[in-house]
Amino acid sequence: MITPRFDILGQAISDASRTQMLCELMEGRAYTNKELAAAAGVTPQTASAHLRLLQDAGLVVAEKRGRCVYHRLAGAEVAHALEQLAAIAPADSLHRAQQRKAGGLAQLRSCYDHLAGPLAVAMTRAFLDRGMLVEEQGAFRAVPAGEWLKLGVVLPEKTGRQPFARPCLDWTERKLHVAGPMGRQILDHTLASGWVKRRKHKRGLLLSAPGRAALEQILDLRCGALAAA
Amino acid sequence: MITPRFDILGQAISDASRTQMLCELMEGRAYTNKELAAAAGVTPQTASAHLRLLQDAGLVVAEKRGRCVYHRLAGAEVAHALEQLAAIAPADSLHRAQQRKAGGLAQLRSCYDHLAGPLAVAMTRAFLDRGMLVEEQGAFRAVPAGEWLKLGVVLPEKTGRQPFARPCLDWTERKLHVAGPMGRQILDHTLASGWVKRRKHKRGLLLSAPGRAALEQILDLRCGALAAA
DNA sequence: AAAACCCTTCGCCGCGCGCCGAACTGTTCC
DNA sequence: GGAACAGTTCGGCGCGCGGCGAAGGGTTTT
Repeated sequence: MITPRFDILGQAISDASRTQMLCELMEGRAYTNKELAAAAGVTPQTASAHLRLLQDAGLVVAEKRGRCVYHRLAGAEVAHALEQLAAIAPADSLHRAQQRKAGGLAQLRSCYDHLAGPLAVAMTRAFLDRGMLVEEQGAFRAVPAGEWLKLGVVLPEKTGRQPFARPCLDWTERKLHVAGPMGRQILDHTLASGWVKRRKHKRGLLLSAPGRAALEQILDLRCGALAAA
Repeated sequence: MITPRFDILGQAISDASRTQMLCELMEGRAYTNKELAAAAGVTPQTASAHLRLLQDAGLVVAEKRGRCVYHRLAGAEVAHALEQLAAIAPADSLHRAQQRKAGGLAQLRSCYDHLAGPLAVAMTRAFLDRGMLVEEQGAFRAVPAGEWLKLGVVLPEKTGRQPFARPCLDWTERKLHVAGPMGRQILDHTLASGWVKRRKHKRGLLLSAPGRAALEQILDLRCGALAAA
């Protein structure tokens, strides 16, 4: 009987503590055991067991540096598959509502290797509205435009086998934003140019004043309300 | 803290019996409780509990007809998400080997709503080799050709938002074959024209003599060895 | 060297859940 | 009506696993 080892993966993500950790890791950064333990609300030794399991399932990789062990998602495919799962996850409106009420997730955050959150959705909306991006065949096709250069995006000469700009469904918004190589380039550029900064001890990203100005100048995107963080 | 309800889905697919059932349902057909119980190797009352859980998770829908209850996957998104999961599932070579040894899965079978298995992979290979299909941007683009009509495929006039021919990673082969609307059209046509037939009490599909002849004539596909079933 | 810190391993507890046998409801067929 | 069958509910058993406290390597700091 054919049975892809769903059960191993399912086992890995069937526990609330582990899902919490995975969500944390979806930020794309590497986290220590202790950090993930705190995120899941369990003791370090329990987190250690969970992480070993996630590692065995191939979802997470660990790297030892000094006395700390840094855990990271095993790859973009893992992040992508988890996104797919989130897309069919039952809508938990109550859960989502209370999360908003509690200040919730930042307006801007990283989703593995690209920008996510309401602001990322708004940016993608702007790309589509301005004709810089076209959605077809379930993928995004980038249209050459001067704006891309200003955003630090270098378009490939020819379309490759892998999608350059992949649509990614936002968890909280249930709307599309840009993932894939293009998403990575945008994140890299906005970080490098100081448009967005990583927050110290909180999740999410922060849009700086220059960043706000740049988005308004390049995309005519008014994000005054969004940047109130 | 943001946490898409991975845990509900994970819970649903974390059990071997349930994964077995889901794999059965990936055929695309509807199955009764008893059939799924047999497939998973458990008693009907146990299967009943599992199916209720899968239903609550939104993965499966049930339809009562007479004294039987027919269970089906909740939709194409579910099938797609499961495929994605299978793509990152740890390779279980031992498992796969023993499955081949045991006669394994048919050379041809249905994967939710399209053809799958080695023969489907070979067909896709032929499409690509003959230039009828081009892989780009992570999607398949169909090139107008007379062969398509002979296969019962009607190409859309303009590219839509959803991919017409979506690549689907085969569980057993780990190679691509055609899913999406095109895949559905191909499956429908091959069934309607009697090229392939559903087996009575066994899983998988059977390639008929006319079907073999048609594939050889249209695609120059020699599938003598493949059809030995 | 000692202290502080991060992580892991071990042992134990308790809940949860998968499983089945038995009994019950509802439908179909004779 | 009665028999046969599909499915579900209930009760009880037993394993598995998530959780923590305690103890044991390893690394960094003082």
